[in-house]
Parts: sequence; C-alpha cells; structure tokens
Amino acid sequence: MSEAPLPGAPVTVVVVDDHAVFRSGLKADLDERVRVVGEAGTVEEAVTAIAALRPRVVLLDVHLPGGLGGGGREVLTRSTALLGEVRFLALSVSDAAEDVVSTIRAGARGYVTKTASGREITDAVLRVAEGDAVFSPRLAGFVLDAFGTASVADDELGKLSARELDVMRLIARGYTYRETAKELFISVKTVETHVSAVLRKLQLANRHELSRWAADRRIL
Amino acid sequence: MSEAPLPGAPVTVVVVDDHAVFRSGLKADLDERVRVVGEAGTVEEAVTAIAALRPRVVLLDVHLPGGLGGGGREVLTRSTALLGEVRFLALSVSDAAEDVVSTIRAGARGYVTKTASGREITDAVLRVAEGDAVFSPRLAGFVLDAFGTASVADDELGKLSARELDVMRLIARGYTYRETAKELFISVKTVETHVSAVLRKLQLANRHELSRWAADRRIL
DNA sequence: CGACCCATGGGGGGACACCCTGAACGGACC
DNA sequence: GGTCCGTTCAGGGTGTCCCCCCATGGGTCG
Repeated sequence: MSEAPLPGAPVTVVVVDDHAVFRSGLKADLDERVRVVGEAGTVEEAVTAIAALRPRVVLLDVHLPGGLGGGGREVLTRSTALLGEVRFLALSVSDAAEDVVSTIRAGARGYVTKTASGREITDAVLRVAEGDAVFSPRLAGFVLDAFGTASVADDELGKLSARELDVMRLIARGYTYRETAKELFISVKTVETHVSAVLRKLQLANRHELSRWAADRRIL
Repeated sequence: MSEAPLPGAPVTVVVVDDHAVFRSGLKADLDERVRVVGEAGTVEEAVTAIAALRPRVVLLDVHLPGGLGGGGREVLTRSTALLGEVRFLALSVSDAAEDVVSTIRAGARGYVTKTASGREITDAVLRVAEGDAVFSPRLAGFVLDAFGTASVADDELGKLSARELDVMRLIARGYTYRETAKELFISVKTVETHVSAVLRKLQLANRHELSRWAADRRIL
C-alpha cells in the first residue's frame, strides 16, 4: 500500500468504547503489531482524540451513548474530513443487518463483533490499515447481499432525515406525540409533520406498523 | 460476616462472559482485593468451572449466548445447589427493568452495568461477597419498586380470562378494535370492555405498553 | 437567483383509542 | 335463591392519531 507509513512500524490505534473495562481488555489483548495511542469513552472525546492523534485505525464501538441512536455513527459523521487518512473498524455486540449496513454506509471499513479474540481483532486492524474491508465471517455473506440489493431493500431508512429519525425512534417506542414533542423540545404539530413524513417514506399505515418495522430491524 | 473465609484473603472470582476481550479487561482492571481464579465463555464452561472452583463470587454476563433468552440466567438456574456458597453478580449492557428483575429473581445478588469502571466493579464484588445486594445507582430505584409488588406482579397473566387473552393477543399485535371485533365475531364495544379489563389487571396505561409487555414475555 | 428539501408550526377534521356508567344473560358456587 | 363473575353490548365523552391544507426561515445545488 502506498499509503502505509514506515513498514514494520506498529499501526497506531485509538480505541473508542464507553466501557472502560472493555478498553482495558483491548489494550491488553491487542498484540505488539499495533500500538494504542489513545482512547475515548464518549462521542466528544472520540472526535477530539481522533482529530488530534490522527491514528491509522480507530476501533469504534457502534453503541456509544450520546447520539439519539448509535452514537458510534456520530463519530463517523463528524470525522468525515479524516476518512481518507484514518480508517474506522466498527466493533459491536450486534450482528443485525441494519446496524452493519448503516455503519458501513457511514464510512467504516470493517465490522467485527465483540466476540472476537484479541488476536482476531489485531488481524482485522492490520488488514483495515492496509486498505482491506474486513468483516466477521458470518457477516460477510449478508453484507454482500445487502450491497447487491441495497438500493431497494435498505434505503428506506436512508431516506429519513436526521430529525425524522429522532421522532421515529420515540414514536416506535410508544411515546405519544405530546411526549415526543416534550422530549425533543418541539411542538406537537412538528411531531405530526415528521411522523407523517416517516410513514409516507416508509410506506407504513400507522404507528403500530412503525413499531413492528423498527423492532424487526432492531432500531429500538 | 460470619460466612467470610480468611479475613484479608482476596475474594475469589470466576468471570463469565462470551467476549474474551472483556474478560481480559476485567482481569486487568479488577484490583488486588479480588483474585480471578477462572473464567468461562459459554454456559457449559461456566457451570463446570463454578462447580469445580467454588469461587466466592461469579461475575456473570446476562447476555451469554446459548439459552433461548439470556443464557446468563441459565447458568444461575443450573447452579442453584451452590447459591448459598457462591454469590452471583450480574453484569449487563442493558438496564431494562425486565432484564434486571428476572435476573434477580433467578438468584443474582447484584446487578451492575458494563459502563462501570474496574474499581466500581471490584467494590461491587466485595460487597456481594459480604452479603450485600448491589445495584448500579440508577437501577436501585425501580428494583425496589419491582420487588415491592413482585409477589403480585408474577401471576398477572393468570388473572386474565380466556376471552381477555384472545383480545389481548390481537391488540398487542397492532389490530384495531374494529379488526379485533371482526376477527372474534363480537362487537367493538365488547372489545373495548375486554381491553379495559386487561389494561386494568396488568396495570398498563395503553396498547403500546401492552405490546411491549407481551413482546417481553414472548406471548406474540 | 430560483428550485428544492428540511425543520418548524398552525387550523381543521375524521377516525380511533380509552374511560365511565349501566345492563342483560348464563354458569358456578355455597 | 342469592351472589359472584365472565361475556356480551350500549351511550356518551375526552383525548390521541393521522390526514389535509398552509406558511416561514434556512440550507444546498445548479
């Protein structure tokens, strides 16, 4: 790879996970072929650390708290300027298709579930650093499927705006319009507008179908 | 505590989690007041290790794979013979009331979310070893609530009549009153009556909570 | 600069959800 | 036979859901 820094030098890594214990585990289990140069437990810390340290690879927990849904993706969207220089490898307990696809779409170069060993994660980091895309074996199949048929199957979600996603998540959980409005500091009428847009874009009839739709995709 | 072994001796711990990296993190972050004498990544390994090693405390991930729902609880139910000798401290990423309550019901003496630091988890282990019940601060409130009404809360489902169950299942799936009435060959008004009875008996506010209640219990 | 999308919010209205009271019938239990 | 409960249904009311219309301000894109 022409982008590789000094051959033989360890790959620099920043670890992002809200669980301090898991970060410690990574630092203990990643072997000497990589070097952990920083860590972060929140979205803010992560964005700051990545911009300052410019690691070769970021090991990113998809389920960071903070963003209304999937704070890990927020780190990605706020680091787009660095996407050419820094590679992101997503770490997640979930292997739900929706999570994987949307994370890749946000710019991650690989996706590994947390059941992997330190050795396996090290291997994945190195391959991502070299430009490969890496997926846990049992994810590889449907990731390819997803991107073969993604234009139809999945882009329903991509058509929702950020605010519509906020509203959709709360409504799908059973919040009333009034509760949703209070939670998001907007008027009930605005919630109605967003819900109508969501139902129209997703081609659903009512909030019950929305709940099931979201549950099927594990968006709750 | 009269049950305490040698005063000053470190508390023995077995770590159960399907993520090897997280186990490493625990071993690295738990301080010298406890001693990790074994670990396991599956239900089978855990049951075997606990029976053989007889640790003072088991740090148990609730979300082990294997059991049809929450394999961690399976470890508890298969170790009941040791519950007097070995204390279980549940570790989970979830702070959902349902998970917490059912885990405590299965015999765990505490419940800590994985966002806790190594120091906090060590403290929790020591307190459980001494006989205390330990909960993450924001869990403490509703755990007490849940157990104030626990004896009643259990047989809620048994209190529903046959017809109420019929109606409840359809409503929980998102059927409207009208659709439910048609399906069961009764009037909309009768459906209303049954739904009201169900909501009252289960102490739920509306059909959305009913949907979640039923989903949690896998009644759908 | 105009076209377009997004986020915000309002008026109004039909349909539905949920609650209250009340009532009729039948079966079960003592 | 009286009492309780489950099942059936009604009238009437309030609040929520979801739709239609509309408007304003901001951002992006060509």
